[in-house]
Amino acid sequence: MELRDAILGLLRWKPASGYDLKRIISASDIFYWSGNNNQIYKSLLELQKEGLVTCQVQLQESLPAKKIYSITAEGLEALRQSLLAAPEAPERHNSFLIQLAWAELLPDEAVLALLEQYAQEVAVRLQMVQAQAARPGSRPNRSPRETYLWQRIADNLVSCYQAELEWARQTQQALQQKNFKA
Amino acid sequence: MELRDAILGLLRWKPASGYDLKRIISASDIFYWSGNNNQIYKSLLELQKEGLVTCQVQLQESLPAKKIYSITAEGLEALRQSLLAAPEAPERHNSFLIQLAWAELLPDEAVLALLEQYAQEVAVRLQMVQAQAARPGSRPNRSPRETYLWQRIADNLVSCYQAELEWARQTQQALQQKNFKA
DNA sequence: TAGAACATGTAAGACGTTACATGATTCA
DNA sequence: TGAATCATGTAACGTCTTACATGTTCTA
Repeated sequence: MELRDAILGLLRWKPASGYDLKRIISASDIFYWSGNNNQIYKSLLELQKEGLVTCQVQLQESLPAKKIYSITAEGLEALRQSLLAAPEAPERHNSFLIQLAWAELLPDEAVLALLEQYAQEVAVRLQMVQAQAARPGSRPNRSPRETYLWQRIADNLVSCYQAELEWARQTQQALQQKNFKA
Repeated sequence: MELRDAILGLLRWKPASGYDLKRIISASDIFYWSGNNNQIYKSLLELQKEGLVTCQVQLQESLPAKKIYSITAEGLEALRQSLLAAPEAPERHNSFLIQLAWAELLPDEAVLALLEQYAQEVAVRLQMVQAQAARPGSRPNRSPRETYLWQRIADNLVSCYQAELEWARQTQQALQQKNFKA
């Protein structure tokens, strides 16, 4: 359902081809997942069948034909309904926590090394989302409110990774200081 | 792969039946996902076929028979290898961000109402993970280090939801104060 | 008398990733 | 010459959720 809404919102912003959507979605930090061909082209055909989007083929010389999709009135209504649905708390899949959970199997040095690697991995992600939050990029800004909301969306990822990094660093320091082995 | 490691770690802690594992995993905040029958029973049969776990049938009067699984030496080695793998940054799936992204379609009151609902939803989650972090529960504590690590794991979820709640409240206040419509 | 807990599993489908397939053009 | 970009799609596979199927015992 999420991908469908992402697509409808994007098409309401501006008409686009499946390929365009794929690029935008993959590049985005918000809905980068499912930015793969399979789901996008499938969803587009589905949405078209349901009459939520229409498509217009645009021939190009020396390049493959493009199918430019646009949102319909029904699609707009469906999107509005989705937007009003009860929001859900975010889901987190942190496989590192499983690694830590059973780290009893490993010596102190290995656990500290894992934490260091994890912290660096998170730091890289943090820099990436900070960089994307800083550059204006191509986001919709049809009103001051929308521009502000998109800024907050970018900030959301930043604050998430910041909290994660801080947690990792604190855990690391505490482990070093407590020196449980002694 | 994650579920397999979760199972191996649990079985290394103490032998258990599929039903036991299901209950523990579903109740856990760390790996509650995939705490469903299908995956657990399938994984157990798979792990058994690969020789990473063994199983012993325990008959019970007037209750269905139990298959008690234990980890093997090979299983322990496989677990150790997994634990040493390069950690990955956490994945976040926050469908609320998609809702906000296209909120341009909605009036100010609706956006504020959504943010309020989201904040409350996150607050509920926060209380849940805080409650679970506070009560000792049945976690492994085979050493002071392990006890500490499990405390930090619980803290991780708490700090994540705290950051999220703070973000939601700030966004809400800013929207109210800026009053973009005026 | 109905539902929850115990205990094992199967089936169907949604969701997601990776790779394949085609074919022209542009750039290093 | 080989890779990347443009542009559409398909296939295979893995993960995850929901519901079904069976049968006893205990509790509300």
